Amino acid sequence: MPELAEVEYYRRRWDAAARGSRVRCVHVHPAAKVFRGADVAALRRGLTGARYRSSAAAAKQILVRFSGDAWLGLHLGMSGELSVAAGDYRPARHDHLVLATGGASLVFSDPRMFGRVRFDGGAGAPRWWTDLAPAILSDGFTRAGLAAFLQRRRAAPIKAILLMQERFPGIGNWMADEILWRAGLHPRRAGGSLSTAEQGRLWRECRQVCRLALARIAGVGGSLPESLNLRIPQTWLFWHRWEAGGRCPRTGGPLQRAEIGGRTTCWSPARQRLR
DNA sequence: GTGCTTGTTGGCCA
DNA sequence: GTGGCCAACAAGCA
Repeated sequence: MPELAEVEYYRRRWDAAARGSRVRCVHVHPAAKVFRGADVAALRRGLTGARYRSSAAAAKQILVRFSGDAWLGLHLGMSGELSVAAGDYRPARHDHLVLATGGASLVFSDPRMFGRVRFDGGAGAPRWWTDLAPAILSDGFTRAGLAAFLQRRRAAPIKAILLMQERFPGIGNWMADEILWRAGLHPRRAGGSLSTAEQGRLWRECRQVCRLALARIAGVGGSLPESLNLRIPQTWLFWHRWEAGGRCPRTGGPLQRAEIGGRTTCWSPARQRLR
């Protein structure tokens, strides 16, 4: 599930429970694929006894800074989740990393294991983090940069382009569909075929969907499903894109679905035309 | 059993 | 070298 706003939601969950506390015990399933490429022994050494200082989310990544120059990186993949459990929590089958602080346990679980856990030591944030593309809500996400990227990817369908993290960090399948639906752009339009006005709409809706998603999904307490139900209005495509026989919340007309860019894509033919 | 799934990566080919 | 496409990864759910 996790895209930009859900990732931020999970980060806040851990942060509220553990910021400032000391890790007393580190539990890992070292064989789990989520640790691919990570030095699990160093992770265990670096986090045991370290204090949880701060955390940040960018794109679909989370970085937690611990005392002693220890940096924990998390990617939730397709089915990853961060939760907070009791201090004496016993890890379940898909819990690959559990940090017990005494008062609480921080749990990273991921059944499908497309997610990833990284560990780095050093005075500054690791390279993989500092190399992330500028956030869509930052000044670094410019119309000119967007136009240049669309030109470079001129032959690819716009839906596939929006999923490219090198330019659209944090956008996933549902956000991409939401953006294109609001901008009135057919997902199969080639990147190079957009007029200046259409590029402008795309740029604005990228920012708007990120802003709204962060405010409505990440910015509330309670469980994630509750947040979605309470905070995402029925006027979004979000609620209608998976329903069989779903209808466009703006036109009332039928929605269409097809695989584009390797992902199931939903659009409203009445407001998103190919040409 | 079948056929999906809100993500990423590497390999193949033009 | 660059860009586009697709299978693979693994588990759960309807």
